[in-house]
Order: sequence, then C-alpha cells, then structure tokens
Amino acid sequence: MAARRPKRTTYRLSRDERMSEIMSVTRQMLAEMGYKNITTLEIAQRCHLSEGAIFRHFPTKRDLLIKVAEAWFEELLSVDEGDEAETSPRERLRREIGYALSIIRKEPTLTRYVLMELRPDPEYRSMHLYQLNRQFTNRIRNALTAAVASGDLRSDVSVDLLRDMIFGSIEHQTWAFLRDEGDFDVEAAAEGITTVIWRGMQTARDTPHRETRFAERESPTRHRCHAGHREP
Amino acid sequence: MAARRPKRTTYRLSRDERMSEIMSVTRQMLAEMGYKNITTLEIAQRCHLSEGAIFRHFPTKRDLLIKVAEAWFEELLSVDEGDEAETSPRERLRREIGYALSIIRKEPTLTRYVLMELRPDPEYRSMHLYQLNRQFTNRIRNALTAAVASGDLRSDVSVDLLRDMIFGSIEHQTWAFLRDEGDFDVEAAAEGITTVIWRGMQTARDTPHRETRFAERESPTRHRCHAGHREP
Amino acid sequence: MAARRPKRTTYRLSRDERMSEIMSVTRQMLAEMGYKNITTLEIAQRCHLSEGAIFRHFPTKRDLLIKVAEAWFEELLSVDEGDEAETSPRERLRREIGYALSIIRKEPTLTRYVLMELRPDPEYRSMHLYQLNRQFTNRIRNALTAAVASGDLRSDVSVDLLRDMIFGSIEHQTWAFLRDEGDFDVEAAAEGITTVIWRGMQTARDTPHRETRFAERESPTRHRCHAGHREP
Amino acid sequence: MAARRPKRTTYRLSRDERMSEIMSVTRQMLAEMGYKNITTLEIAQRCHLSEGAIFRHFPTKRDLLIKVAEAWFEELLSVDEGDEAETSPRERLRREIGYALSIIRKEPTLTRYVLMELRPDPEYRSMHLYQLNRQFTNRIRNALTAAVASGDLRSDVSVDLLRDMIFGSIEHQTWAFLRDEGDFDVEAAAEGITTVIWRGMQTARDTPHRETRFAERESPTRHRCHAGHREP
DNA sequence: CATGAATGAGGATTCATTCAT
DNA sequence: AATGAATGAATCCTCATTCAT
Repeated sequence: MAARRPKRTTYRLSRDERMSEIMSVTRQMLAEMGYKNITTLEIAQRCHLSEGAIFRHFPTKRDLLIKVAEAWFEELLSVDEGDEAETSPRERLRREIGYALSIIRKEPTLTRYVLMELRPDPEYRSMHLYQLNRQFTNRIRNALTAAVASGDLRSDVSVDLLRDMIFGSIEHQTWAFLRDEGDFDVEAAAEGITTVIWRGMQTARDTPHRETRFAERESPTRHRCHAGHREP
Repeated sequence: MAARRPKRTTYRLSRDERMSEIMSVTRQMLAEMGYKNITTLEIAQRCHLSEGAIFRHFPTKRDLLIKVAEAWFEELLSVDEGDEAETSPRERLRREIGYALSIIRKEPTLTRYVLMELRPDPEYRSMHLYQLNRQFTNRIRNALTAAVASGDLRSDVSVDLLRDMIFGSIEHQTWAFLRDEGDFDVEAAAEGITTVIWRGMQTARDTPHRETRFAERESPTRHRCHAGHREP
Repeated sequence: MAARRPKRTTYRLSRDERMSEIMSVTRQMLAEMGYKNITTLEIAQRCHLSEGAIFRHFPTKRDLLIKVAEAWFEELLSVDEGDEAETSPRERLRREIGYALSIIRKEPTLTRYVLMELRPDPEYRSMHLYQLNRQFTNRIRNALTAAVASGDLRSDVSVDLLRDMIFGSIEHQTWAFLRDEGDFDVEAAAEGITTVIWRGMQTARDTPHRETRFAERESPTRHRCHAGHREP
Repeated sequence: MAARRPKRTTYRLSRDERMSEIMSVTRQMLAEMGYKNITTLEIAQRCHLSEGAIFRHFPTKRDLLIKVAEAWFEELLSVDEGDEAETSPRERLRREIGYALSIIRKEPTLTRYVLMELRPDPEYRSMHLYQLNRQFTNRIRNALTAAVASGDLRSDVSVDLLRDMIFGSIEHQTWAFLRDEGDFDVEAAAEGITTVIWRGMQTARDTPHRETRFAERESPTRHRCHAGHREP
C-alpha cells in the first residue's frame, strides 16, 4: 500500500501514498480499539508522523474513519460473486455465508465499528456507507430471496429475520473467536450455519415423507413483518 | 431502587441507599448514551449530588460502570426460570429465547455496553461479569443441550454455534429496532427464531408423523408484526 | 472584586469570586490585546489557575469575552445621568461627551473590542450587548435630539452623523492618546468637541448678526443622502 | 496588478511580478476577511502557487501584510491633490474629506486592519507605515491648518482635534455602512462633515449678516435619509 | 459524609514555517 | 525557482479525579 520505498516508509511520501498509509494504519487500529479509543496522536505516531500531518490529508478524525470504513466495504464488494447460475441455491447461500464469515473474521472489530459507531449516527442512512453496507448484506439476502423464489425455501419466516440470524451468527462466531484468541474453521462454521438455516427452512419436496400436505398448505402465504409461526 | 424518602430525596442516605441510587441513575444513563458519553458530572447532577460524592462510593468511573453491568446481570439471572420439567424442550427453548429478547430489547444500549466496551477488555475473562454473562447465555445453551440430550435435537451442529445464532439474531433484531426506532413483536420474533432452529435441528423421529398434526394445530394463529407464515 | 481573602487570591475562591476574578483579569487583558490575541491559557495563568478551571465557569472563550463586555457596559450605564432638567442643552451635551470620553479613555481597547470584534458578528444585533451599546450611545444621541427639538440646534445635519462625529472624535482622541502614551485633558477635549458641534449647528437666534448673507448664498442647493447643504 | 500573461497565468513570473501578484491577492483577501482569518495557504491557492512559494518572497506572513498595507498607502498618496491654489479653503477641505471617505469606504477592512492590528503594535511608530499614515491624514490636517492660517477658520480649537473629528466621523460612517450592509452617499457625507466643521469653526468676518433669513427658512424641513435640509 | 473548586493530562484541530526533492 | 509534505507549537476545550473546606 505504501509503495516503492525502503522499509520504513517514513519520509516524504506522495499524497496518495501517505493517505493510504494513514488509512491502513487507522484501519488496523480500528480493528484493535473502538472509534472513541483511537486518538489522532496515536495514528500519527504509528505512521511516524506529526499529528498535524494527519489533518493535511483528512479534514477530520471522523472523516478519516468513515473513509476507512468505506474503503473497506469497497474492497469487500470488489470480490467477484462467482457463477451464480451454475451453483445450487443451497451452495450459493453457503458460499455467501462463507464469504461473509471470512471477511468479518479477518477484521471483526471493523464490523463492530460500523455496526456500533456509525450505524447509530443520525445521518447514517444518508451516508454512502449505508449503501455499501446494504450491498454487502444483500448478497446473502439475495441468495435467500432467490431460494425462496425458486421454491427451495419456505416463505413462512421473513427473509430479513433469516439474514439477521446469519449475520448474527457470523458476528458472534467471530467475536467469540476474538475473545478466545483461538481460531475457528470458517468452512465448518459456514456449513453449520447453512445447515441449520437450510434444514430449518427447506420446503417439503426436499424432505421425503413430510412434504405433501405441508407443501400443499404452503401456497397462499402472505408475510407481514419479520417472523415466526404459532402454535396453540 | 432509588431511595424512597419524603421531600428532600437526596439527603443523608445510607451508604447502601446512596450506592444503589447512583447505580440506578448510571444504569439509566448507560441506557441512554454510551459509556464514553457519560460524564461523572452528569451522574452526580442526576443524583442531586456533588461530583466528588460519586468517588466516595466508587473508586473509579470504570468501576462504577462495571458494577452497574454486574447488577444488571444479577437482576436478569434472578428471574425464575420457570418449571422446566413441565414444559416441552421446544417450549423451553422458545421461552428462553423470548426472555433474552425481551431483556435485550428493554435496554439495548446496556447490552451494547457490555458487548462493545467491556468484552474487548483484556481482563474481561477474569471479571465477575464474564461469569455472569456466561450464566445468562447458558440458559439458552442449557436448553439446547437438554434438547440434544433428550434426543429432540440432532447433535450434528455444535451447540455453541446454535447459541451464537440465537444471540446473534436477537441482537440484530434489537439493533435493527433501535435504528428504525420502530417496534417489533418479541413473541413473534422468538417464535421465528425458535422455528428455524428447531426445524433445522430436530431429529428424524420427530418429524415424520408430526406434520400432519403440526399442520392441524396451526389453524388459529394470529400474527402481529415482524413475522411468520400464514396458513389458510 | 476578588474579595475577603489574603493578597494572592489563588486558592479556593467561591464560584462568584472566581468568576469575577476571571472576568476582571480578562477585561484587563482585553484592554491590552485584542480578542484573538487573548488565549485561555494566559487568562488562566494570570489568575494562577489551570486552564480547565476557566471552562468550569464559562462554557466558551467567546462567552466569557461577551460577558466581560456586557459587565463593562452594565457598569457604564449604572452611572447617574445627573439632573438634566437643570442644565442647559449645551451643558448637557458637553457633560455627556465628557462622560463618554472619560469612559473610553479609561479603557480604550475595550471599546475597540466591542467595535471591531463583536459588532461585525452576524448575531450582534440580537445580542444583549447591542442593546447596552445603544443605551450608551443614546445618551449623547438623546442630548442632541433634545437640543434639536428645543430649537437650539438646527436639523439640517442628521443627528446620527453628529453622533458619529462625536464618537469618532472621542475614539480617535483616545487612540491617539494611547499611541502617544501621553495624556490629554478630558475636560478640554469635551469642550472642544462640544464647541465645534454646537457652533456648527446652533440656530440663528443664538448668533445675532451673521445670518443674512449666509442664507443668501444658500439658494441653489441639492441634497442627497446623509448630509449637508451646498454652496456654490 | 496581477501579471498579464497568456493562459497559464502563474508560470514563471519574474520576482517582481510574483511579489506584486501575491500582494494584490493578499490585499484582496484583507479586504474580505480580517488579518487573523487569512491563511498563507489560501493566499497561495489564490495565486495558484504552492504554500512554500510565498515564503520565498516574503520572510513572514506579518511582513507580507505590512508590505501590503504600505503599498496601499503608497497608492493612496500618489493620487494628485488637485489644484489647491484655485479652490477655496472650504472646498479644499471638503474635497479632502470626500477623498478620504471614498478611500475608506472602498476598502473598509483594509483600514480596519491598519487601525486595529497594526496601530496597536508597539513598533508601529517606527514603522514606515506610520509615516505613510501620517502623510495620508496630513492631507486633511494641512487643509485645516491652511484655513486657519488664512484666517478662514478660528484657532480656538486644536487642529488635531478637528482632524480627529473628521476621521472619527469618516470611520464611524463607514463602519455603520459595513454593519448595515446598506450604502451611503460619499459626497453627501463629506458635505455634512464639512458643514459642521466649517460652520463650527469659521471666523466672524465670514458670517455677519446671514442669519435672519436662514432662520426663517428653517421651519418646514423634511429629512430623508440620514441627512440634510432641503430648500425650495 | 458531603461539597465543589481545582487540577492536569489529554484530545482534536489549525497554521506559519521549514526543507527535501 | 517552485513544490508540497511535514512539522510542532499553539489553541480551545473535556473530564476523571483529588482535596481543602
């Protein structure tokens, strides 16, 4: 990122080089502490820079942090989604879950930052970030919607709740991993989550004996809000 | 919680009364703003107390905040778990999920505080809070383990992953609610989550014959918000 | 102002005492440098205080400065205006000019501060200060208006221009004095200004023999805005 | 003032051209904002120049600003004073007042800068600026002195006080205009000031027989703006 | 016990000025 | 000559914590 320089890229970088160095350092710090715990001084120090130098490039701490988050999302979204047509709906879902898991595991506190610091911002919904975040979570949401549309998944539980379950699992998974400082198997976790969701939501035709009548009844479903079915 | 006194509410409380007043005020504030946005001055003012007085009771702001979180958990855990024996495993799970949802929804920023500010603390695992938090999440974990043990649920997906899925959903659910400033139906959400997990994890023996009756029982369902599937 | 304490009033003053000490120190500094040249640090140092202490009492530097200016005006306006009824219009004017001169000469840069720093403020006209300033300058304006009303002064030059001439002279007088670090005689200056204005504006009846020819030359005059009469 | 070059205005100017471009840009900025609000960065930008380049030409921001003020005075003083011999003393005074008014009104913040930022400087009196400023104000002072010498004006009020009255009026006039963002008529204001001063100071021989009719005509006066009396 | 004045270590931000390129 | 990255001292402001009263 810093480029064409000896090791310690401390002196006289070009504007772009410096900006991306600052951003990558900040991103690193964001991954370690939260927004409020980051100080411009420490950012500067880690860049071997004076504090003022930061502000030559970013008008505001807040601005810098937002740019970092945006860049991060930009990066995420640049990953190819793969050949959707050629995979089964379940496989597509699993793959997306695996992708999100791997992303979030790589920098879990960054997710936290966006979730906790930025999202509560009153302006959040009008920020570019909001769009980017939506694009990101939509990958999974789309996979779910497609599966529902194709009749692979039932529609009796709201797609948004499913998406929340998936992202919730992913985040808890990664935070637990963070705390334990141990590791976990992304593929296994993705498979686990997918399994629960898929099995929990698949329509009758996939599950031999059950389906007939259940499936029949399924047809005229309308959803309101988010969730569940009831039993007496 | 706050002292029950005649007019001059703030005069000469006993040490314990004072402490719990401070704590309850702080808890209230934690629920309104985040940790970093709370100032000891404002705590004092809301207690009609001088700034210094706080420190007579709590050596440190941080200490106070932790005690508040602990007391909160203490309170949570004191709620009766109900008659486990008399409920079905599924019902027990649903009930616990509903309970956790209701808790978190009641004071979502408190949850956030524990999750975001305390958990990342390097000492977190040696804090009493950690134990308390475990006890809290264990209620759901235990319900799952019991269901696995009784053969109601499969064991092919880790109980911890299931627990993470559940808490993940709960948190996403409440955060979404926080952002949108709308409301959601706790019962419906609990049912939704339970449904996915249960259907996704139940063992074969439960499924074959049930459905008929599952379907049958379905009839007189009412949904509110956020949820579910409908049947004719 | 600081009150009832040993000499070095450095420690543990009451809120009011401290506030007025800070204000008087600031006023002193305002008299020495301009608004922008005052730093909160120096204010603190001159009070033998930490910087933070200042902000316990005044939310903002700007706020402090405004309060200082207000207090100053308040003080000015509290001086008794004397028995207007019993003095001649000319004497009343002279007295007011003398009063304003003495005030401004005492703390000329304070005037400058109000004139230069506060007045350009877009909100100035809605500030209390604006009212106070008006009250102050109105004393002279009223004296002029009264003299016009009573027929002692002509009305062919706007009262506002006269007021501007008077205050302009006063300020220049005091600034000159500031620069020269010499002194000047307030009474003499007041008399001088009064003389020019009065002689320049008095009506015919006071100056017996002159008028005829003056009037004759007067004829072909055109006026625009703000001022004067013309002569060929 | 800014270099007259083809397209790329900023390329390779001679030292002198560059300096005067910087100065004229700075002067423009001085007229828009105050001294303290000008940044070297913005000066550079407006010159399409790098920040460092400024310092190649002027050792210090302060130095640059002073040079700008000096150049401004230089320019003022270069304006021809007109044919003194051929005008009456009163006309000469009026003309000088009008000239000063027009100058100050054209760039009032420049005046402010000199008045407020430079004049309080302890070294002011030893600066070239001081001399220039004197020369400028002396134009009016000389007109007064001449009028006194020729017997047109009395000598019972100090010429310096008169000068102060005149400049004071001028400045108040322009500041008021600045605040109100309205406009005012330079000629009318000049005439008004001249009238008061002249009438207030003229010697007896000029005024003998005038009064009667002047007084008579006074009655039916209407004012428009700030000023003047009207005659049929 | 309680008060609240005072502290002091930061924190973000600004900007004239320097200097390697 | 010119550039523009970097500096660092200064500025206003915040707040947990201390301690004289």
